[in-house]
Amino acid sequence: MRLRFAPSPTGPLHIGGVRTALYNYLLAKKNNGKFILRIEDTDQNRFVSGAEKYIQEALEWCGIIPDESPFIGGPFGPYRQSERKHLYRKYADQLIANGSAYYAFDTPESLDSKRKEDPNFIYGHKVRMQMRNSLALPEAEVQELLANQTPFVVRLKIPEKESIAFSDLIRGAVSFQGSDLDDKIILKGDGWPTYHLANIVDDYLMQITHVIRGEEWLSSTPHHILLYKMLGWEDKMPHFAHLPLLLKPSGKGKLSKRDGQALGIPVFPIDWVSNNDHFDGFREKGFLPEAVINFLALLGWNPGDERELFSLSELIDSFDLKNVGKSGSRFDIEKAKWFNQQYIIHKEPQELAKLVLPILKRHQIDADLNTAIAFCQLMKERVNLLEDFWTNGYYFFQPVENYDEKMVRKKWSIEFRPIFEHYLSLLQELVEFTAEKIQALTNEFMELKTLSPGQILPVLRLGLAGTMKGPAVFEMMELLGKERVIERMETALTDFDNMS
RNA sequence: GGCCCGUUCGUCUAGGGGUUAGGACGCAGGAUUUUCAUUCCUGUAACACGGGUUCGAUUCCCGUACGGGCUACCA
Repeated sequence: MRLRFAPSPTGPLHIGGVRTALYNYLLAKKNNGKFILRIEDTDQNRFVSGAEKYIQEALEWCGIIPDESPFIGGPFGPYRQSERKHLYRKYADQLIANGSAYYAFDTPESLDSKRKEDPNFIYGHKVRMQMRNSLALPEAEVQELLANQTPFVVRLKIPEKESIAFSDLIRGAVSFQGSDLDDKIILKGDGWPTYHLANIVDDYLMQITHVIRGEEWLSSTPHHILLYKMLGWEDKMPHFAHLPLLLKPSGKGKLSKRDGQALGIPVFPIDWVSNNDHFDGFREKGFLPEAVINFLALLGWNPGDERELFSLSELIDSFDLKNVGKSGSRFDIEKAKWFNQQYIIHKEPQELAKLVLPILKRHQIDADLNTAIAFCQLMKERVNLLEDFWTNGYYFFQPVENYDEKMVRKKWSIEFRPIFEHYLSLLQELVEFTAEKIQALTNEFMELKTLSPGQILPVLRLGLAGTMKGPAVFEMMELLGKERVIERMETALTDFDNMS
């Protein structure tokens, strides 16, 4: 079994594209087959530099690693269509020779004006004999045009009486009438093939067995099937499966770059930077690749039971096209965040620390690994995104920026001051500054002064973190260390006095 | 407009001729917790509409509505 993902390097890979790649990858791996990455760069006008590298990096971040690609090669290379240009022409010629395709000399301008006078204009059986092509023009004229290097395209001659039916692995029976179809261009004026030709030739040559692609290709599938027949490759035709599209979180239409901008949600796997725009990806927003993959996999597919959390290898085991839905899925960032939270919670603190260290560094904090590990251990159940480690826990690394004044006023009263000063002096004498010892000391102290936890703990929390949210206060104190705890509490008590 | 595809809680979805239509996210409430979060429990909420077929349709068929895709010398 051989599957491919065949993007065009026209910009950053959309998250929907990642899902398509993922499904191809999963099906290939499940069947011990190969997953191939092929770059479809036949449109020179739309080429965007950096896009190809982006695709490679994005897939790598997601863990979707091709067995054959332009970067690592393989037995069916090259894997970039621009490097295969010489291959396509002969198949176009073959189709002309057997009467399945023809030369067309119409200028883009003449086609434009045809479309203007008839919005339903289709370059097909009804009009082809009125156009300037090798079917309508006398043979001698055609030869002359060709000899004079007149620009031409090659069009597929669609048999209008034929009904093209096929079984889509996701949608079941789908059929089209030849009479509705247009004579698609397969070779452009610049000598490059269009998607339709290049795609079929390459899938055939690369022995692709299954084509899983977006629903936007469903309407050109009859052309592709016809191409297989006309080229005599019908018995080698792959199975087709058309995926429903990803829809925007609310409102109409499919998920777009604009949604990312408007809603502040990532629509790309990793960040995209070019001279005129910059988009953060899931990676930059603090998502774990495992979470993104898991979320994406479940957007349109289900395992058939009620499991939700899947590693990549579990996805490989469970994946089946039978369980892919037919309707488009809305992109819900809240669910994505939930997956992320789950993965953060289940990740080892040492693994997390490796991801959190660079975030701390961005905030000019140079923490050592052990501190970062302890920090992650304390915080991991309290974050959704990686960046939350900083926003919700910055006070472990620098002074409190602001206090929750409302809570301070509620919990603090100026006459508590001697009590806390006493408490701090006891802390000062504590030899082993561990959560356990601090807790023992605190309990003893509360008993001595007949204080309740509610009177002392919130004040400590507020003083050390500025907020009521956070890890267990004794754990917090241990990680902060004696010096910082005492110093921070002393300044806090003064601040509190000023607030109340 | 034409062609093609689709439609179960707000969202992701399971199911399928007779079910209290199940799960998850979210939201609400509760338990645990010194706080927050986690965890656990409870609640909230859906078969687009109209005709058939049938003893019986959410499930099958046909329409309608709505949504999506395509309709380029783009992929």
